Amino acid sequence: MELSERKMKILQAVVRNYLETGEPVGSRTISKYTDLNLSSATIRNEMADLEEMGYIVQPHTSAGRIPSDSGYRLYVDTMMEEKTKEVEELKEDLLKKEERLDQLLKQTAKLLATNTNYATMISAPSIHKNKLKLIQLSRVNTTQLLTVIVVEGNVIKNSIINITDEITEETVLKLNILLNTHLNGMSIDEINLGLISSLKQQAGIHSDIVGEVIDAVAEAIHEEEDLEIYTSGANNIFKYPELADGKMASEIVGTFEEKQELNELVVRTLEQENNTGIQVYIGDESPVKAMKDCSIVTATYDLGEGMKGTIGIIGPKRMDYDKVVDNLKGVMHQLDSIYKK
Amino acid sequence: MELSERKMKILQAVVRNYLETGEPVGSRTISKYTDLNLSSATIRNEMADLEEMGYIVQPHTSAGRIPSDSGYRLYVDTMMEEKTKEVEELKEDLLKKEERLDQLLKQTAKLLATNTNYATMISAPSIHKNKLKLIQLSRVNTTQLLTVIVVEGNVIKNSIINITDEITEETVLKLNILLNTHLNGMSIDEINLGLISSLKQQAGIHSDIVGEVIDAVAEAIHEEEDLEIYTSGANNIFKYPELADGKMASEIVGTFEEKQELNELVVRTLEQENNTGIQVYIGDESPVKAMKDCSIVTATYDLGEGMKGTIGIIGPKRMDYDKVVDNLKGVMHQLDSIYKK
DNA sequence: GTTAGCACTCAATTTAGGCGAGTGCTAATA
DNA sequence: TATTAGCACTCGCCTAAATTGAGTGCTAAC
Repeated sequence: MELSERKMKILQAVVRNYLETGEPVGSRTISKYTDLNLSSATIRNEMADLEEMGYIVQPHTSAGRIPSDSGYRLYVDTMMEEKTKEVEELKEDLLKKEERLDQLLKQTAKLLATNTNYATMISAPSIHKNKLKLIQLSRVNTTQLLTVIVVEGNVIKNSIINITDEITEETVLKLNILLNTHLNGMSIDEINLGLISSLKQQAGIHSDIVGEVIDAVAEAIHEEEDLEIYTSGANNIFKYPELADGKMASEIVGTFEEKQELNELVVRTLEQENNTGIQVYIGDESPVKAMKDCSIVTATYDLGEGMKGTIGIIGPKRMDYDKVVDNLKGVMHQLDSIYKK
Repeated sequence: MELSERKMKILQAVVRNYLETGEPVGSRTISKYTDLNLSSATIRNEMADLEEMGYIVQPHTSAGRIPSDSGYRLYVDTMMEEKTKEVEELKEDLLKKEERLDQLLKQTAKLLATNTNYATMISAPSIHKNKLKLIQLSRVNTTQLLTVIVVEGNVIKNSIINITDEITEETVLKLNILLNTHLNGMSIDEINLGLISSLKQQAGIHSDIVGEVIDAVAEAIHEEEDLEIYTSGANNIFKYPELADGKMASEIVGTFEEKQELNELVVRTLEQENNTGIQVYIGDESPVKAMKDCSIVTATYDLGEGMKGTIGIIGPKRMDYDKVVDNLKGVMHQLDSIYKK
């Protein structure tokens, strides 16, 4: 059976109505809701077809229909095609330039959560291909060194490393010069084994320290990649009864607190990137198992220089996809204008 | 009316039983539960007295009794007196020395949450009276300086400050020496206006930069004090039906995510410190309004040098106070042994 | 002072009936 | 042939009434 224009319109009507009310929608409602001028009986016939095709389901006999996962999927896909709507500017004052990227992202997550009434997450950009702006060693005491690494976008990472042999202030100065002259301005991918051994050689008897520093750099980057995820509005899920009850709410809240699993979402989103930068996961499609009864809309932002990160909005399947997509586009636009010089 | 030995025993039985079951407990249950060998009728008489005295309440006529807030209070207080139980060692491997304090605290919060099945929070120590180990300025580019502040316990804070006039590498070096020679080893309280103006004077034309740096220090400290709170196990509340439903769960989860309000708890706990270091807030006594139907047990840990912080465990009123107190004491003991040299 | 016995209370659970939204099918209509 | 009106039927939901049972307070006996 093929999907006629009319069936498509009816499907859209079912989805839209269900998004608003959260209740199953019946044929009579549709017959008035659309401009098709068809009686409820006709609609019923069409709906029976749509059900057979798997786009809508009945929670029980003699109830209205609700969209199935593939119904949502079809709706979202066609909607995204039709929509080249203008990007709506978000309030500038909330997104004014922050010196610290992490603060900015935290704030953005919060803004999105308040705006949309869904739960949000933002991953800090992976800094893989990003340029090192500054590496700085400082002597804390005779056996401890502080390493500070600053990369493009003022992302700052620091760690304390313990050293076995005592070290003088002068040596630290020398090492700083050595490291900075060779590493500043380099992308992190470029710091390869050859470079490292060359550095170690130049450091002479302090080669072990260079090794430790490089390890610390690697670790700092690793930590960044793994887990730097900001979340907000987890408690928004309580606004949607279908997500608010016991077990499910507990799992969602747990996932948001733990953050570990959200990383899966970031990874998947970055690798499957499509042309618009916006992706939708519906129900079982979700990479995060705790959210198999949710929909997730993700966007990839790109601050240039390979700094890419993921924004995710998590809500019920009947989320307001239009609004969410608008918001995401707005935020992406803002981020661009802030960081692209 | 006075509180006889027997009444006390009955009250304890009511509380203990209610802690386990979460259901109102009746006279017949008590009559078997205790070793008093009294009939249910006698228990009923005593319970009537206890109710009159305000220690227990009936949710409705012809239901069993549950402890009132002051019933819990009495129970907790007497329990704390009787208990000089040996501090139980927590698994060492989980609490092995971490170089970074924040990592350690995060891990501890998680450990406590898993152990107790309640929600937990830990505030990073206020560094008010803490000694500065290192202050470090680095030139990121011609108009940006990176400030790194390291205090006792390897708590690291950094911020980027923008400067108007260009600055050379040499000047930065001079400023570093100036700041470090005067500020290292000082407690943060000691950095007062007199010292600041003296520093500014010595900095000559770069006095404005010193001002900015000091501001950054102040801001970093402020941020630390305000908001550095680690939480874990918020979703544990779903294990207790009386907290799991809609509105209340939403508020609790929201508070845990926002963290702002938890600060109130930290402040109150630190200022009301008692001899054991452990405090219990029951119901309305809670400084955090979202948790007025919970109980909160807090402990103050002290890493020496004025580094004090708060650990809080949040659960239903019928929480297992014994277990919680044990766990808290264990953690405090561990923290002590790790940081007291 | 303690206990057995009994009438009473009241939340919680079960049961039954009515309502109404919505369906599928059939026959009539354009 | 596509559309529509009409009708019997289904079934979740709501309400009210009936039932159950845990627990109480009181009284009288021990």
